[in-house]
Amino acid sequence: MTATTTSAPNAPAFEDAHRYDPAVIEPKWRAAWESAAIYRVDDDAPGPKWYSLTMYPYPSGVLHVGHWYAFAVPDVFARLQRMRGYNVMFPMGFDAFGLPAENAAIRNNIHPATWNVENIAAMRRQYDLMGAMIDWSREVNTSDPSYYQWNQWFFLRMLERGLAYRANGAVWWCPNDQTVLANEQVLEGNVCERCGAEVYKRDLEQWYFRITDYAQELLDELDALDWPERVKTMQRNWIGRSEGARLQFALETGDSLEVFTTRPDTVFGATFMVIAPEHPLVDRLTTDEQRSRVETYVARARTQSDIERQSTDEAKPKTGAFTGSFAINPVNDERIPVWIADYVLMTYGTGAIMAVPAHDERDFQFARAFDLPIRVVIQPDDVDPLYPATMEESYHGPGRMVNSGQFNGIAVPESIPQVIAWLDEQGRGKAEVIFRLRDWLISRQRYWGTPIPVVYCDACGMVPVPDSDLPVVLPLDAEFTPTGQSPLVHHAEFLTATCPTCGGAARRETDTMDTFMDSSWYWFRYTDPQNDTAPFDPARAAMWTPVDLYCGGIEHAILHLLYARFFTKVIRDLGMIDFGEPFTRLRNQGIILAAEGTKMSKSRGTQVGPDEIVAEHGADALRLHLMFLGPWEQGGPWNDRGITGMERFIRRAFLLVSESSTRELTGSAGNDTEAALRASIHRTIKRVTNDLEGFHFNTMIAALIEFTNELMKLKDEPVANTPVWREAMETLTLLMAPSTPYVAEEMWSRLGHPFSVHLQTWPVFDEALAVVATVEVPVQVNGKVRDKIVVPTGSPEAVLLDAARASGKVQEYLTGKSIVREIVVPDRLVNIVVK
RNA sequence: GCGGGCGUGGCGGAAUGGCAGACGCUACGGUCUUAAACAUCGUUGAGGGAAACCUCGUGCGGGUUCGAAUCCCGCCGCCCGCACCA
Repeated sequence: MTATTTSAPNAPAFEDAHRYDPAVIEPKWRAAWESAAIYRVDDDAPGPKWYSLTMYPYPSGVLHVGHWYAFAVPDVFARLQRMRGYNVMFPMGFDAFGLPAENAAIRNNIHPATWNVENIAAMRRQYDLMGAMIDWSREVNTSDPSYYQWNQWFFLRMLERGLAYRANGAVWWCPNDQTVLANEQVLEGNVCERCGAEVYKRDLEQWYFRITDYAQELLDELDALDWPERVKTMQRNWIGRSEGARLQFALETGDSLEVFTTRPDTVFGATFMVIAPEHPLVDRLTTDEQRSRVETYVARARTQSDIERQSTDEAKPKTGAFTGSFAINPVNDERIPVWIADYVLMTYGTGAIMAVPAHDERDFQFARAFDLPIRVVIQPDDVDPLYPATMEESYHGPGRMVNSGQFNGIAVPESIPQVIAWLDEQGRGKAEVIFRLRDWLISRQRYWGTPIPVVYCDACGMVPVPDSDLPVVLPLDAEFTPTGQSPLVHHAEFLTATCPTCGGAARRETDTMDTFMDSSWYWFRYTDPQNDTAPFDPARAAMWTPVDLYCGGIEHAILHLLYARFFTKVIRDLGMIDFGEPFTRLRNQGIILAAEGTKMSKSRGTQVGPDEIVAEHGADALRLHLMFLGPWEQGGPWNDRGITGMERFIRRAFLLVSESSTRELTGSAGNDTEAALRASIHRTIKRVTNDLEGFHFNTMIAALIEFTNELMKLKDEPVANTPVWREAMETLTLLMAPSTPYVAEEMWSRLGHPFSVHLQTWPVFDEALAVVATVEVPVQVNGKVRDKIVVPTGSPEAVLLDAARASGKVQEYLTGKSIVREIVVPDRLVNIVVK
């Protein structure tokens, strides 16, 4: 106490009053915002709606600065929109189901529900600390039955429409733990990460969503979205559309083997066929003398992990086995052998291919490895013809069809539709489009997720739980520590059910839903979070959605964003909304790394939390620092070196406003001086506004700092006692409000305005007022700057040229030379070319 | 292998055809202070020069242009995505 009251002899007492102290002002305004509920979102508030969404976090514990990076920056944008007159929704929730909570709970011997409650409380406090504009009354917690019952409701709607189905799928199985494993849980050598037992692929019944029904639409509608090109490309590749044809090859066994090809025009060059080791016809096609070889090969393929099998190491040779059977090429009735090889995937196309070694790289390698015939059916124009014996690689370029009967001479690519038309006519094939995208496997043999709302009755089979019985509540008293089996299997009370159809005894489904289910529609729930009769009221969704701006990490470029798009289309088809794309505009922030450039890690202790930094520098300074690190999309290693610069800036801005608020600002300083300051005000408004709109937060702050530095130079000049100065102070405060909400509120209050700066209107720049009276223009001779001239803004070319030629320094470089050309860019540059 | 992105001072970065290095950090020097902190003023790409200034300089090599960090061609390096997709 004594230290602050005893000020230094010649330090005026008022200086203490102008001291910036975030430890005092931040809690003060945080409390004021809360008690005035200024961030409460009202559906009926005036102004067009703006839905600003940020990917909700996992309740993993405490926040680190990366969370602030992801959340405080969109908060700045949401605040801008609000000041610009929009009715802004900026909600918050927690993605509370899933493996991390379950694993952490097991590790810490605490129930995942308890773990979540504790974490959410801690995180909520830290989000408030950053001064984010969150309306907590709309908070969503996906592990709450009031939320996940609607997952179940959507599931039932999908089941009714055939969009949800059960099917067998090959999944990794650990015979010791008696459980399926994720691909990531299978270690090298195909052993279980938990018990070390050897694992294998097993066909198990799983639940799927028919996302492939929407493949074409998911692809087409990407084009119109204002999303990063990178994300759109990743989704396009993931969906993986291929145009081609489906062909039937007759087999000598009497079966028909279907293949898909993008090059039906090379069918005359098919000299053998290959089917995947998992193909259903393997057994029937294998002859007795080949059986032992085939069985060995298939068994080996089965135990290989996907990673090994799909690796494309150049060195990795093609492997395979001959079935002993032959197929008939439908175009020329040739008898060609059928092989089995793991380079053909059961999960793509039909799981079988016609091999055209002359024109497919993989088929070529296989043919060379097993000494199978190669036939050229496309010959390049104007280049040496291809000969099977001497080819070193397959040929994919342009050319004309050869060895292809009536098609000889037809050029690629017109060859493709012509061959398809003929195949169709002959009933041997037809045009087809296939996708790489597979249906979404949504069932998990895990505890901490939404129970799948169906029961199994001995009499009626699988029966959906009626809507009136929802939610199917996840029992909190289940034994969830790992026993190798789905925990709900051992929960008698949960397991026992009554069949809704016949009233007989039934067994409940014990699988839970993939957590991505929760995040596939959560933003609709924010529009109507308390609704207990529907997931949301369509009228409220119509008011708020689609989301205008969605911010989040690039790591969700495919899965979450694809599922969310799929779900939106399903919800549209249920008649609840009338659009199919959830997020109009998407922006990805970069990742904040640890100082060493590695990922921030809790276990390695490289995580940096916001609390200490806020205590030392204030939340406003941390917000600015994160924005100023570089382009938001870029991310980068964390460092706290620059934060002092942000603190200095805030202190100066605060000092300027605070000091001038005690002065009478009725003086005058001459028209030119006042106009110059006003021009500076308007140029700053323009820069800050444009930079914010373009997500250039780092340069936005640079503009604010430059403006403040300029004002610092003027603060003891006469202009600092004029009404324009007051304008400068108010503009600075308003422009800072989105980025530094706390100190801006304090500045606004010191300027004598009523609470709150965050309810004010964003300043608008006037292009005419932003114009400066004179500009300095560089004068070049042969592209090198030799002098600078000062001319009135907007001077015509002739004036610039005269001034340039009149410069003594320029003259020196002109003497003895002749002028070849003169280039004038008004207000920018003069270049005199001499020889 | 295919696709995308990036390469600028001691550091983070700015400038997307027109004065390279805005803005910030760091470092050094000055002012204020009994001192420190805070603040404040100045210098801070390299080389040369007493100075005015001059020369060089945006990964490397070429090109287009009056003019290139920016556009084009060829390399080198780093990062990200996909990866036997028929």
